[in-house]
Amino acid sequence: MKKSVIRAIQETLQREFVLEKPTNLSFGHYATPIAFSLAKELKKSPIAIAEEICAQFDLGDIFQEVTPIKGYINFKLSESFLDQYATWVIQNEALFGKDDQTETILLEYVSANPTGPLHIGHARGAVFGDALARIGKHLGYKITTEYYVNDAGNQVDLLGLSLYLSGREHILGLHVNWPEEFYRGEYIIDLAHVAKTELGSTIFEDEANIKMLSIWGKDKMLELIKSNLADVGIEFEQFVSEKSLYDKWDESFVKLQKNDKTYEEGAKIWIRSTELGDEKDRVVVREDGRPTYLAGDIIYHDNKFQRGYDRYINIWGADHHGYIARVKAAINFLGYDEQKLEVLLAQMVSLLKGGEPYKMSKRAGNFILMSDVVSEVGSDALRFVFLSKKSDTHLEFDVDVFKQEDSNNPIFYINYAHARINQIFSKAEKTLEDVQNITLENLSEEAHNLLFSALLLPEVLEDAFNSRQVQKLTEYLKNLAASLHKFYNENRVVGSADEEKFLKLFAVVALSLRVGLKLIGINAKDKM
RNA sequence: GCGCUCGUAGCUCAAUUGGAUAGAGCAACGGACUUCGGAUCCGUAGGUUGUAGGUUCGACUCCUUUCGAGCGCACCA
Repeated sequence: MKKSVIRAIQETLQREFVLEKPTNLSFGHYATPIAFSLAKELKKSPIAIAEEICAQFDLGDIFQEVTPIKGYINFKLSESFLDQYATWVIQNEALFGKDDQTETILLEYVSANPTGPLHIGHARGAVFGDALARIGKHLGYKITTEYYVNDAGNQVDLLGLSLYLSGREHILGLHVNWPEEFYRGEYIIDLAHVAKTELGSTIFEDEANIKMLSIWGKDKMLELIKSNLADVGIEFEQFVSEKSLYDKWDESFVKLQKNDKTYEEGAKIWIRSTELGDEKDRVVVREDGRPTYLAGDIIYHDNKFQRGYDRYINIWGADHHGYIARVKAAINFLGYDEQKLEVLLAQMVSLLKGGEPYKMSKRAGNFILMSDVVSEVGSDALRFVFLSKKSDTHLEFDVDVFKQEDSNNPIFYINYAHARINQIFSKAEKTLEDVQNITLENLSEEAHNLLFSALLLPEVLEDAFNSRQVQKLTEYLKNLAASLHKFYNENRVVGSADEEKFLKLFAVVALSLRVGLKLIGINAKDKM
């Protein structure tokens, strides 16, 4: 729709221009502020220029009106243009909003340590990444989703130790001297009981079993994480193990060395990340020869770039923001274009319960489990809340508010609009086939604008994806639902002279809601 | 102390990325059918966009100042 409009305007203007949406639909469906930028050049007032330009326009099939308002040029689309598009959309629902982008993208997200279940902070990145993937794929991008499993570092050993000690205390009933650092969540005790069942309680009798427990526990935790994700309908296409890449270190290291981006000092190997804006050079190999976490990420990104995608998107927790510079530097040092890597940050989520703040601490174990929240508010509500806010700003929400399934929750409002349309169709005893070929003409201003709004979805999707701001889509869906409810309250449909026209109009609205919801991982309800 | 992110209605958040009168929901108050399901709609009230400057036709958006918040500042991941 937008493309046709741009083309039509281009023909008359014969120059570059900015196309935007007017603040008020009563002005028009699209607008351009071009008269302002021409004012200086032509030495005339924007108002006069806008008037002259409008006079030049041939309305053609597309436009119903081209009007100047305070220097802005406003375009109103014709009913027949919108109607043709509406008919096509109804007949091709699966193609609505599809685009033919060709870029290949590797999207990495969640990548939480396999040492415990997902908590509410992970959920935000998870839901955001999933929505981005769904929208991007709809637009034609070749997106591969990937989860990086940190199965190589200390934290896995710590998991084994925690399981071992927990088993000794809770299963063998022995006194345990807990070290300063260990995983203390209740899931550790649960897991120790599983270990007892699967491996026998003798496993807790010998320290030599810690190593084995850590590997066993890591696999169990990964399974748990996968099931946490499955509960909200998220499935990854690929899992990449940090450990499995470790023997490629030499290969990556040689590249860095060849480019003279590493040096040895104090028996450690450092990378010259300050050259590209990092605060300090970083150690990549310790004195004892063990590579650091950064080394793991260097190998991983080397591996990613070898796979030859056009673009790489990583969604990280905001606490990793200081890490971006060094990873980008490393990518550059390996000889790749670091511009291809885009790091999106998912900010912290502060959870409230009855107004009381919850402080989350990953190690201490008093964090909120994602699965708990999902079972309280449901996958749909969780998704919608998280996707309604910009991912990179702090978000606060109270679980209690989303416990009740009422109008406080916007997802119910949207579903209600969808279900309402469904109801009207059955009340009118009509089907889509009955109305899809009805011609939409002589519509009221409100109907005309509602039709336009419903057909706007493709542009919203494009905008949401390109700016990586999924809240544009949720905002759109809320607004469209609101327009529908408003229209419903002001117009009688069943039995009216315009019944069939309105039904066709509503069908497009429902379709737009349905497709939009689907792209954020929610199935629209036909009945409430 | 340094760096990153941010500060918008009482609360939770938007604002077409520099455009028109800064908008929604919740909370408050007042209204609307003999329901195409009121799980809806309409209205009222609420703002010097933290503060102080600057850039230009035009600033919530960009630059500078200052105050405040969160997160980082490992040879942990």
